[in-house]
Amino acid sequence: MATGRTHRPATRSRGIPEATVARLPLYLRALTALSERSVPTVSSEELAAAAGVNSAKLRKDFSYLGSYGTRGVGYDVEYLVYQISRELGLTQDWPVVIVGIGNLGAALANYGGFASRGFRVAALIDADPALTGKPVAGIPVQHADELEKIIRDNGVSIGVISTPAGAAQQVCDRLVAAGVTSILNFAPTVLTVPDGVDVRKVDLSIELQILAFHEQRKAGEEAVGKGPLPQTAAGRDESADQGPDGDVPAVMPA
Amino acid sequence: MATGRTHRPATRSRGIPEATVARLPLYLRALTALSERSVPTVSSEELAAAAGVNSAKLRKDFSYLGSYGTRGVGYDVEYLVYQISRELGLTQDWPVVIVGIGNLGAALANYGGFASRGFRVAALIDADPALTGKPVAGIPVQHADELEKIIRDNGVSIGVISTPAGAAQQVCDRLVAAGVTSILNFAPTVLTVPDGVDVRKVDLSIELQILAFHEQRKAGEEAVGKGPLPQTAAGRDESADQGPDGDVPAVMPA
DNA sequence: ATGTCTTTGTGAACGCGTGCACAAAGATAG
DNA sequence: CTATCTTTGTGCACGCGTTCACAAAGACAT
Repeated sequence: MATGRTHRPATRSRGIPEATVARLPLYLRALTALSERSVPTVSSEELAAAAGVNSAKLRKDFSYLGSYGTRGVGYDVEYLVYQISRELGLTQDWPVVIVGIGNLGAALANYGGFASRGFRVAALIDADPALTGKPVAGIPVQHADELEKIIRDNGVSIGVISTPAGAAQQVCDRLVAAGVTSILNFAPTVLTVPDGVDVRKVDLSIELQILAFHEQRKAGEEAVGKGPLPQTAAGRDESADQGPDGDVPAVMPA
Repeated sequence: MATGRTHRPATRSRGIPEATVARLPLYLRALTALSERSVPTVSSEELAAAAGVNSAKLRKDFSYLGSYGTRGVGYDVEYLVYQISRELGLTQDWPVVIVGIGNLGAALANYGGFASRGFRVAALIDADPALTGKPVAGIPVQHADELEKIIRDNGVSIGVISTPAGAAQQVCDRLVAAGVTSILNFAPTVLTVPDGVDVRKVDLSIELQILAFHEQRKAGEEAVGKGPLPQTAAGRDESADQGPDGDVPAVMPA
């Protein structure tokens, strides 16, 4: 089953490190808030605090974009908002389709942050005929048969998958075949895509499990006292009943 | 405004690298699928393919847990499922509260993956009195006033925040004060928490912006041909109108 | 114009994560 | 019991990302 590349940008992004790119939206958000309060300039220290990062890291990040600060003063908020927006490609319009209009899909369609920052929901798509035509967030749901046509007619290059896990790869393949080159995947599956297609995944279940790990660790350390603890935390393992669910559909209509 | 630690585990997790912990749920999912198909053993190569990672990485990851494989054969699926579940703390029950029952909160409440793997939705909480008592996913919504009591009565240590951005920090503070030590944050804000509290964030808007960046990059490279491109992609910047929304609430009820 | 003070931009060191490549371990066949 | 073959477990090297610490740059006061 093909060891296809997964969820790592193929191209090394011409100089700007991936880690930096991932933080730019954070800076942008903080800067937008400042802009709304009509704050003219910020120091790296202040902005870093607002974005929840180290100030040295922030300065280095900005250094990849160019020298937009003034020594002794700080950064011009408006100018920086513009520069980051441009760098992220937010000065242009990005039509997006959402495939799979269950609970999660509907929530995404209603998401306010979509409309802002250049993203526009071009279409909602679902395989369930019962949903076809029904408006969600003011947009009528279209049937999956129309997928290819929708993509091409609207010049969509970004797709969001919020279908059950079982349908995700198939939907992904069709999106890619129709011309989509960036995918945001909410289904709990590993998607295989050709080179040149970016996949980012958001997986609630994984996030929770990571939290559980650290939570268990904390509980263990507390119980033992503070000394080095033996591989595993205290006792407490009840029995090995893992639920009979396996790869559950991400979020289902009912 | 205190430079509080954010979303990095304070403690260095006793030997197991964070990157490895983040992959364990992935392996677990692949293994569970194999288990359901009654596959007795897997090689690192097969499992790695299923999980979408490098086989060497997978073997190194497992080596942190101990030596659970058999050379010349591979790994025992059932045994590995158990070991990883135990390591992640999934053999015990984790009561979870969801605060903010808008579209997203409702979607999360309905999420099948919650119930599985030891996570149990102990309560749904919202500040809107109109929602109080109304069942969502079969669970009646409780009013935010009850938050502290709910946390304590159920021994909740993991909280999910799906409120608008404006309310997130306040909710977070109350959760932490009531004893929650792990938070999954869906609101588009930087949360400040005391040491010892873990925060993980899921931010749709950020993911999209990262995709947009790479998308723009691809478009630029394609247009130029293939050679080194001058800092920014081709022309195409329309004008600097950034939407007037700023920190939009994550996902709103209406 | 000169000096002081603030804040940026970055060189350099360090640590973590990744991937290669191979030796050790065990299964399996003869 | 010996030989062969498969697959694990890991030493090692490399590259990315983070952080420190400081020199350069500019604002501002005198």
